[in-house]
Amino acid sequence: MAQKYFEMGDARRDGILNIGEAARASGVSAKMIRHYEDTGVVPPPPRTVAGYRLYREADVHTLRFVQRARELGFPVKEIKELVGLWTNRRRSSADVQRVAKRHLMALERKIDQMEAMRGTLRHLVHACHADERPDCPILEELAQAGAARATARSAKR
Amino acid sequence: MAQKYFEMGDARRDGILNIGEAARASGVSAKMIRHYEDTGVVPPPPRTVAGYRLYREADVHTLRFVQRARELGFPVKEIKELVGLWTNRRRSSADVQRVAKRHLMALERKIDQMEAMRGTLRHLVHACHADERPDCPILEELAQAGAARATARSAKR
DNA sequence: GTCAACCTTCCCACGATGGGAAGGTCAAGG
DNA sequence: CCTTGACCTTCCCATCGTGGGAAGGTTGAC
Repeated sequence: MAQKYFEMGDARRDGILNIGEAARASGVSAKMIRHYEDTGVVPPPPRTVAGYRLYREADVHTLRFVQRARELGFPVKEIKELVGLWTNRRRSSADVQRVAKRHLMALERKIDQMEAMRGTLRHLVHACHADERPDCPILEELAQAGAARATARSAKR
Repeated sequence: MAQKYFEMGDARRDGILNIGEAARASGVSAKMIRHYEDTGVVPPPPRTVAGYRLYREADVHTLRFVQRARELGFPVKEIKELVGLWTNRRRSSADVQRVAKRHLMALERKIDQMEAMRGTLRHLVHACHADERPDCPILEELAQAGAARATARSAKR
């Protein structure tokens, strides 16, 4: 009873999917499903005698959960935590919020950095006359002693 | 004459730096200086007989250029282009602008994605009551069939 | 029985960066 | 002249998330 399926045919009659079907159903590539299994994000599924992985609907559901967390930018390590909390009925929502907040703050830090880059870049792209002449404020800025973060103020230093 | 320095002592008298000093002066780690050399971002410098790399002020200047481009988020492949343009007196500023614009657009795409994530996450973190109870809208959203991009609208689906 | 389409594991790659080992060199002080 | 510590050299490995591809076995439809 512990192992119910020994061949693909038996499994399929009960709506069990192989890895390719689970991939299509969850939006996670077969490659990544195996990777998540290797790294303990999802548990190893049962196999047929031939070694094929067998996925039930619930497993596909977990994979979709992982995929959605990835789409929100959670690193895999945190997704592992989230899956653990999800499947733990004695979790506290405070624990879940802590993980989400941590990621949100990391995200905000990255956005701030990228917005700073964008600001400088927009400024430089705008300042470049973009013709055949070689002189170019973009290169001048990069070549200059002032830090990359300097924008309009750079001339005054 | 092609090779002027054969020992560290000679070189140092002329203000030539070894890799550690060039690293400190440019803000690029010694490890990364070697890496940029391996990948053709900067040219291989001359060496002492013992094999030590020798950097002139101009080389340090190039390394600073690279470092500043990295701080603006340019991928190394594009920095290679920029260094090429910088050291080419027959460049056109239009070419430089093209590289910068390409990167700016990539940056804007990434920022948009991250802002979408941030929006959903803020919403979810806010919606979570964060106490000892297990029910949590963050997990519910991740577990749900709706896409991760759904935010306020998700309840209506 | 054959064949395409799938599965398995294993290794390699990207991009940028760092860690560390094993071995050679330099400079300062005795 | 010799020791010592700080530094250099090359080489390999790890990170993180993802994909490519090879070599070999399975499945299912005709």
